[in-house]
Amino acid sequence: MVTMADVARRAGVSKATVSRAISQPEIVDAETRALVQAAITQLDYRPNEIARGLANRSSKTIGIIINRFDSLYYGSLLDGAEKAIAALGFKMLAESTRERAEGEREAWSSLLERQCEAVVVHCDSLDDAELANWMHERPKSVLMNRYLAAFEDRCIHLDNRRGGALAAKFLHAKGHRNIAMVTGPSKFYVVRDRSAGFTETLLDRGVTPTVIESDFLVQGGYDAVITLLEKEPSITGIFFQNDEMAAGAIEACRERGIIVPDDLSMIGFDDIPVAQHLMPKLTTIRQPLRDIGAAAGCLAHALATGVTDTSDIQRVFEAEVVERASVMEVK
Amino acid sequence: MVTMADVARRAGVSKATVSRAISQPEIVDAETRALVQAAITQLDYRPNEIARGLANRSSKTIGIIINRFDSLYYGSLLDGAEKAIAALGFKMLAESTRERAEGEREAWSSLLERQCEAVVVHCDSLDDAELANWMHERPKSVLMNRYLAAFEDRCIHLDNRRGGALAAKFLHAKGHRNIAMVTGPSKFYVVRDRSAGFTETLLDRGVTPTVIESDFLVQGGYDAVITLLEKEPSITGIFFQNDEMAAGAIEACRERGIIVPDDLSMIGFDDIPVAQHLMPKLTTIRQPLRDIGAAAGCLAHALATGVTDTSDIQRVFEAEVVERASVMEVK
DNA sequence: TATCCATATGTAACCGCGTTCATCAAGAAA
DNA sequence: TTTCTTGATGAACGCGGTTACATATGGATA
Repeated sequence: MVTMADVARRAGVSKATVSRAISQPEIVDAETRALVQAAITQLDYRPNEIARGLANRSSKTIGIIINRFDSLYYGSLLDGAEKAIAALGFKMLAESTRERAEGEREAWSSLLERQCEAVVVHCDSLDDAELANWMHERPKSVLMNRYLAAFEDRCIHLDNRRGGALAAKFLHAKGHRNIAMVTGPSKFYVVRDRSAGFTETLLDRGVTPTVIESDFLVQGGYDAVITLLEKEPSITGIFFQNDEMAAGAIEACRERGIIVPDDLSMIGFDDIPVAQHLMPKLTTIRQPLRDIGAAAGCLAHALATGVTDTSDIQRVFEAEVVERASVMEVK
Repeated sequence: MVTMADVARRAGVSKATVSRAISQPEIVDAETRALVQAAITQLDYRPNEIARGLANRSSKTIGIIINRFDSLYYGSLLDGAEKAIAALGFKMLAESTRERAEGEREAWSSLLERQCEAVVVHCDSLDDAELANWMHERPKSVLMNRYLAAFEDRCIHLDNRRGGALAAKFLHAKGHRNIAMVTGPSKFYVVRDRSAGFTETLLDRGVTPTVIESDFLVQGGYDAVITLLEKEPSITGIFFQNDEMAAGAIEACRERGIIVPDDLSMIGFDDIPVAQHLMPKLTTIRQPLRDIGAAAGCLAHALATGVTDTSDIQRVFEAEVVERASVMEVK
């Protein structure tokens, strides 16, 4: 490894001068600077960011904890976050938990040990108490797509309750009165919120939805719709808490000769790219994942650099209905 | 920040003892060790991995360069790589390039400066010469899904040529003789290989395919199939170099009353999760992305740790046909 | 009892870089 | 000529750990 000392020797100056020539070129004599530059290129010297971070007590890194990489949900969040963080001159360090509580703790420790100056947390397995502990101990941490009232201004999230309400209103407005909902695993924060918003809204309108818990997977949606139609054949509209489950349900219906949306209407959640290529094209609730990731990255950066006024960073994002062809008006 | 010195003071021992109590507990007296442990938990001390890396001259980190996070292609590769790397006790540091050559260079520099002990490279914009330079300068680097003959044993990749051939053979075996191919942007390495394999195989069988270059996007496939059918109405089978384009094409056909596969057969590439929910379900060529990522991670780790015998790590992976319902037998 | 060895701990140098502070040369002011 | 600035540079120390080497202690051995 070629170090600063090598460059200094080669250029016939001291290490200090090399350091200055790199970090503050203006305060070093033009002639000397050229000498140093030449030595750097000749030796193909690359500053050691690790050592530099140690000396500066700054890593210029923002950590981010997610469940997994192979999902467009997390991929979009990461994409938004990385773009924002990079634009601010920082690096993003992502760690996945594989949806295990232990994985979440490991990721947290790992990111802190690697001196991340702030960390963005997307955790589903840990309970509120432990998470609150984290947020309390590390004031430079941001919660993504989860809400803790005590740390309200460090939470960046979709208003899932309103998202659920949106689905309810949409189905109700289209005339549906026999309505069901297929949820994801209730351990997920977003599931509980979407469910609450959906159910409340319908109850307000005098409709009691049938609820069935599933697993966010295609097969789960497939099975759920079958169970549902056996139990409650009068149902005309179903809200699936993600698009994958809706896709499975559409398949199940096709195989059974049930026509969507003529016989049964469906609305999903997320607006994954598939949604618009299903047959019929899926009406769904879209969430601005990229924006959420970017906001979380910005807030983390602000906390890391000691910016106090973060009022320009949006904390709560709204979902919107994307109307396609899977919900039909009933009379 | 609580440092080792703090712990030492608290426990009434020297820094060296604390260090040893952490890294080599067995060589320190049980009593002392307990003292140190107590101090560590009392102070909530976390070793500074950055400083530790400096002292050890090892970061235990493997870098990985990808185009973007928000794609299941890269997501799956990352997933496979991270799992493998974590299992070996290393960390993965991912950087995205946003498909710009400059982004690739920046990522490369950044990963080296952060002292990654090896780096996995997935680059499409850089030409072979520059890439070869990298591979030459850094013997601890691995090329993923790209092939450079001079660095054969550091390339982990799908045999795209054979993948293309597979599609050709499949269509030909089903009786198709008027065949077209819709490719991705020819700047991509995989595109050139898939095209070569496909075309060669058909020429061998006396068929000359119509080729049209597109962009790997849904809309591109939509447009391509329309152009194609105008130009060559006799075509009965089309190979799309990824599933997204096939999805777009299916949509275009549905809108025009062309029945897939009765009127027109289609085969895709990748086997993205959508493929099985399209209507009709898409017959496609699957590539084992997770395995490829894992192999790249393993090889990088082997290089990083100086393992010389890496013959047990698979370098070339094979695609396979996943037959569903979008290709019909013709007589 | 003197010697030796094993074990346990402390001391200090070092990893690669940043930064303070002293130094020095040269030009301006007196 | 002397003194005071001013700008450029180098020596030394610190960042938080690791580790070779030195030191101290106690028991076994001769």
